[in-house]
Amino acid sequence: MHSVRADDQQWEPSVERPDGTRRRATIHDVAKLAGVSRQTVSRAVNDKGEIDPATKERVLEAARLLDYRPSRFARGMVQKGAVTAGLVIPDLMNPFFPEVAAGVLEAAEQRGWQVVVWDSRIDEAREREALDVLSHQADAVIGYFRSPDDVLARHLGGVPLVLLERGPQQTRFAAVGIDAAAGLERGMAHLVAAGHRRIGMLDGVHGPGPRRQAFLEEARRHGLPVDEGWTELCDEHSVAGGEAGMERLLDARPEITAVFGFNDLMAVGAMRAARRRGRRVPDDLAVLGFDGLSLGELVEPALTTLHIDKRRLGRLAVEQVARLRAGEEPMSGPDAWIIPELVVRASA
Amino acid sequence: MHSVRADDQQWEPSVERPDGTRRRATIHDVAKLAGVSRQTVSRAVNDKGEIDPATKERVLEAARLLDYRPSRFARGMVQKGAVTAGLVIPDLMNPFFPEVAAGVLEAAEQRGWQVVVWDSRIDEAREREALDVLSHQADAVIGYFRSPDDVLARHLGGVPLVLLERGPQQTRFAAVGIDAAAGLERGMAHLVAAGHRRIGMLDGVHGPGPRRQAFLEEARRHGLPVDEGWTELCDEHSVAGGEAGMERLLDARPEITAVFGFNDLMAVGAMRAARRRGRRVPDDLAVLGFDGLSLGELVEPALTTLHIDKRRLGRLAVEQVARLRAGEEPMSGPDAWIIPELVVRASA
DNA sequence: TTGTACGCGTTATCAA
DNA sequence: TTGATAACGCGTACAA
Repeated sequence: MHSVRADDQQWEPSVERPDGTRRRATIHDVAKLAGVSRQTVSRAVNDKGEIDPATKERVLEAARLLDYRPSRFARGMVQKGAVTAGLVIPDLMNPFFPEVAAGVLEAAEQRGWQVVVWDSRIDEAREREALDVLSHQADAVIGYFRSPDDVLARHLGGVPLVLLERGPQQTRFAAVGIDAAAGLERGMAHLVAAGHRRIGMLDGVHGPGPRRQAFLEEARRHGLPVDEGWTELCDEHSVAGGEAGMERLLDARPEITAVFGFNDLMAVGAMRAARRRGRRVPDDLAVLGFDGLSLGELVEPALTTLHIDKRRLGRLAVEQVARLRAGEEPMSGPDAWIIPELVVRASA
Repeated sequence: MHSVRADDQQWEPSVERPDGTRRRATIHDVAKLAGVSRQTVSRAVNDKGEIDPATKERVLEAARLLDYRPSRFARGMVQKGAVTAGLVIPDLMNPFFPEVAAGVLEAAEQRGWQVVVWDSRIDEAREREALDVLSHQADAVIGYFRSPDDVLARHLGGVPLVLLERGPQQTRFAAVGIDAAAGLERGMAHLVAAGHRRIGMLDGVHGPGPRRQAFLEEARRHGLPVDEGWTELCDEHSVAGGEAGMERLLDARPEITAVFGFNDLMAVGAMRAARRRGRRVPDDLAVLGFDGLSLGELVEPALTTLHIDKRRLGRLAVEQVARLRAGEEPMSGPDAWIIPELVVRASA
């Protein structure tokens, strides 16, 4: 019977190579130390049956001594089924995205998948970097990307991709998104019903997109005296970005009585800027957000907004991945498009 | 010269086994289809030199046809160095944690590590589940855990762990945390200097912890007429939790003139509850938060709070992991403890 | 430029 | 209950 001891002088949580350098202990080292075969070590470590309790104890002791941990790679080689998804988020500081991420994580957990998260910090170079890594280390990627399809494809190396918030006409990849047109329709109807006609919009940093397009479309439909000149590009999707944009918009279009925010953060910024200028919200200026962050309930006046089910967006993305992996057709149309719900509070 | 075509009738992004089932294409299949050796495929796919451009093209075409992607496991076996850390977060909906996560992600990215994220949703069972998975799939784990050390150890299988916000006397694992005592000292000094003596506290769901302890300690130091009876346990670390707790606290201790929130969310809830009861903030009741969420700048009155550098907390945790992996002693004491900064705004 | 042979660490199969 | 052997898919010397 072997006694379990790694060394006479000292034991190390690693094993010495012939050349003197140290490497992590492998199952083989444990087997040698415990005086059993690799197979027996495997049985002990993985809690299989068919092993003598005493043997098992001896093996585990040896493993502990050597600080042995099975290589996840070697394991993965032989046991199929581990799925890792990559998730690329543009800005963890914007409360919108953690909620989407929560939906992804939740759905992934239910399927037994893991999720590797990357924060691209709204930087296309970092987007590509994320893809370079994830295309090697993940079985599929979900995320927000600004890069065009061909760039994505080039850095993707064939890994399935599900884009967040990209319309079908904007990408050939699978996607889940938000029905901006349906949202703006509801929002605009609300403002027009309240008598507003001179309505502005604070647009996101990326310029003309579905939200602005839908905004202009609705303005036209309602016959409002509103065109591109009533939209103001902001340089950050943040409260500060909204404040600065609102200042400019009020300079350019002082006659507005209502304003759409690209998102809730910017809408809150708009409220603050407007009030600083002495405009009461909603009496002098109605403000409408887009997102439905819980933050909107805490500001004063509380923010009227187009609420999006962000967790569902994340869950849907995971479902798209599952379809892709199964070789099925991804969802498209209404199934993959979340319709914002108008939540009326005090600001509009 | 071989022509590249997977099949005469149809091609499939997979390969048929002798038994008729399908499996993913391997490097071997690509080699066969392209009429080269596996080695050549490897060269083509990994963009090494020393390969005829025409050959490379043929190989890549074959790879495309078979939807070939290198197995990350087989790759990992032969190329060491890929590090994956696990991150366990209790609640992605609380803006505090995404910011910590951003710090972790940032530091991990700099080191070329990946991060697998889990949302334990404040559930000890899910904590253990996370550990069971991550102990297999990650090289180290960072996270918030409520489970006691021995439970953690049992589910950890020897994987290095860095605990977030656990004091040295509370765990034998490496940790990084927040110096609650230093924070409360500053906060209490501020309130006392403003003349407050009847000060209450809304405590977190987990009951007596460093923050409450420091609160009582400071109250004693300042000779305030305050004891355990002036603290109120809340059942959620949220605005709603703070509101409900504040209602109870005002019932139990209507004489209070100031209140500490366990975190900013709860402090905001406290403000709302107080104002609903007709108390003006800060005139009738001063409210002090703990976290420094940007949210606090948006509410009215803006929240005075003990600001924590949450990103730094995350970065520090990664640094601890690096030390653990290098076999070094993890940081302890002041190096691993973040001191909250008092940010005075309108609420106190 | 291309191919052969081997090792990486683990689990599964089957025989002892 | 235990052990020998064969995969698993890839990269990399080294040989051709």
